[in-house]
Amino acid sequence: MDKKELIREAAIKVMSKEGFYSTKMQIIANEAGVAIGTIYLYFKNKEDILDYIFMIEYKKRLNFLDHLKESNMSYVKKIESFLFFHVNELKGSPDIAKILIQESVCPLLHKLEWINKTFNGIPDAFKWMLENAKLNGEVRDIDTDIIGTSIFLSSRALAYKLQVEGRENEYDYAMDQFVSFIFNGIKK
Amino acid sequence: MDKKELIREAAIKVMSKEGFYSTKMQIIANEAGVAIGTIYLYFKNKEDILDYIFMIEYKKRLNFLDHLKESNMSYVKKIESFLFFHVNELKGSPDIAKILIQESVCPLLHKLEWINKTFNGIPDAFKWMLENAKLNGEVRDIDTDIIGTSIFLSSRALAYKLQVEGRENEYDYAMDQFVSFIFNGIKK
Amino acid sequence: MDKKELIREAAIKVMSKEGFYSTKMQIIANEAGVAIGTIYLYFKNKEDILDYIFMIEYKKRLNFLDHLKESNMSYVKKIESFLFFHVNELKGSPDIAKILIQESVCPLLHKLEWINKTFNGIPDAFKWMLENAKLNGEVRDIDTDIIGTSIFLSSRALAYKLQVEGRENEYDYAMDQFVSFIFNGIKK
Amino acid sequence: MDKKELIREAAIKVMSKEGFYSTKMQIIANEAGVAIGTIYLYFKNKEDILDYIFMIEYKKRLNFLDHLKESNMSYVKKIESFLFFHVNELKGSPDIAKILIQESVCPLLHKLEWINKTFNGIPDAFKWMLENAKLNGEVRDIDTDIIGTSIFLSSRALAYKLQVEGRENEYDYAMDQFVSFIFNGIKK
DNA sequence: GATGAATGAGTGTTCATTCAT
DNA sequence: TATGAATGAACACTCATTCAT
Repeated sequence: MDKKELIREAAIKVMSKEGFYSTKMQIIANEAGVAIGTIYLYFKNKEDILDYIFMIEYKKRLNFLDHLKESNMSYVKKIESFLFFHVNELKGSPDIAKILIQESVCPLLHKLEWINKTFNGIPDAFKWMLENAKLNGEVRDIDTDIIGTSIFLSSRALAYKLQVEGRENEYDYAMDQFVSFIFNGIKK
Repeated sequence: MDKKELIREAAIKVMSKEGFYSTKMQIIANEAGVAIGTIYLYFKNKEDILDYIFMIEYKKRLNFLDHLKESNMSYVKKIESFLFFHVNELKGSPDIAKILIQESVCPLLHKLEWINKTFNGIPDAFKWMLENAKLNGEVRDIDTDIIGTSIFLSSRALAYKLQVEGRENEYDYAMDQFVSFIFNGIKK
Repeated sequence: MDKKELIREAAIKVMSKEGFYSTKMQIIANEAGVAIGTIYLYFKNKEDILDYIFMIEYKKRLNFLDHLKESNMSYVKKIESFLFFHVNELKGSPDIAKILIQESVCPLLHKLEWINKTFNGIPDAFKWMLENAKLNGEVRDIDTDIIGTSIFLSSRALAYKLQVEGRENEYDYAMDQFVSFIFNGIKK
Repeated sequence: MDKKELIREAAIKVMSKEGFYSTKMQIIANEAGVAIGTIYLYFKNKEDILDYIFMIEYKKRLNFLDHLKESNMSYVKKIESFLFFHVNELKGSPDIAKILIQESVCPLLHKLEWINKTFNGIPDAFKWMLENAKLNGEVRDIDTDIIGTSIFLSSRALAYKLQVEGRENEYDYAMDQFVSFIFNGIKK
């Protein structure tokens, strides 16, 4: 198997449990079954691994958004669709979910390219969809920036909380509650 | 001035900028204008400082909630009132806001007493108010646990984002947007 | 009660248990029921306390030796008498016994005045008594320096071992065994 | 050369001069010509180095004892033989001799595995040989525990004193005096 | 590419000692 | 005298990163 992918998966496993700062390169190497030196063949340093994890996830969302843009469903439907996709991803990869949320708030990690892009790009996507929904008269007159950000952050945070509390089996139910809460919040 | 308070304020300043793990005790000491050793007269260790910061904030909210409980406004009004209090506190102490959000998601810091209490207690308060609002027929039939948590997390996250992006002047406007978004989401 | 004596006794208690280097001034102060600053009114520093403990013990032996010198018992009897006195002292103050032995072998403490005097003076006393015993024909032709030192060291070490192993009740019996072993070793 | 051995030898050199507690890891590293971190590849911590030093020495004696057990010399001869071996080792490695004696009496170091074994195992060996010598009628009726311990402790202490006083050249003579003193003490 | 022994800068914490009250 | 809050030098230990093999 691809060594870089092997290391990425090991890092996800370890960082989700320990957090970025408490994660030791040696443990990642052990988990990946490679020597510590090998990691440095594929990553510049520890931060680079984390950033790579964010990049993969960000590109997945971007990809999905590209498909959405081409589709001709209503914008409210697009938002719902993206929200489901986003949260389903988090649900399917709980370790990644924890990392995305844990590390995106550490000041010194904000300078990392893809963490930064994630923190801005996804809210922007929501904003863009809300903006269009508003123009189309699908939702009431809201500040799309504020509300877009709120949706993004609370969806992640909710996924995180379910994760941390070991309530994965409530995911689907919680998601329904959450989506209906959101749409009640923005509907006309 | 009280040394413990001096150190707490210095720690808030430094930790909000650097994050817990990157914060050096020496810098806190410098900022507080005391010797390194003095810190250890008032705090067991670095984690203890952080936990103390959380304790102070948590108790403020608890205090406010106690007053709310005794008042006889509607539960929806109580939620709004608490939300305003909570976010206004964050607005008034932006550095604390950053810390509250940054450090509450680090796995290893979850074992700390007051971080833990904050992460459970505030959502519980929302849940309790929502539960009563539901019983009173003030809001529609929602899952108070999920929605209570969502409100807590998104309010914090929103405050954090405004903070990080230096948009403090938009606070009041964003707050109105946010509150109306929330109440649309839960109203009958 | 005399503060200096209070501190000395507290120090004996603590140092015997923890050893000199692991003993904290604060613990001594607590044990003595005085403030930490008070210790420094009576002692220059931590080493000074230890040295004072050694001084008191050394002077006791010196005193006894002065009495012995004036008596007119045989030198073998004097040795026996001093050995009994020495070991009985150790037996009566087991904490002091531990300190005398523990700390007399630490290189950096050898520079201390009374530790040094103890380590030289007592063997010299044995040497002097053995020398005279030899001249009087009471013992065989031995090297009084080597044997005097051996007697001193082994008597202390034996007392220490009994102490450490909690065999205080065997003291008298062990002492008899030891003395008879010694005298068999030097007798004609 | 083997790094672990290099570090062991450096530690012996430094600890014999400074004592365990005053020995700095940095100095050991300098002396060994390795980096600080390298020490921790081979030893868990500072105590572990000391314990390893004791282990090596203890195993040497154990080895010699195994050979002795198989030989068919008299038990008195065995005791003499072991005593010579033991003291000759100390003579040949004066720094180790100092450490063995200095650190074996520190309370907090007694918990270390091999220090503990040394402090019990060697006296036990003497005891065992004396016991057999007594049964064989080679020595008079003594308490083998007490006398065995006395012999062990005084032999070490004597070696130590000669060492500290820089009288290495008197070793052989002192040894003869000491052995004859011992055997006079236990002979029939 | 792959390894892992070696590195050493960096940091939390301790604790003997001081000194203003 | 007596106090104990304040000090800050000192040190064990960690761990990301390197590089010779």
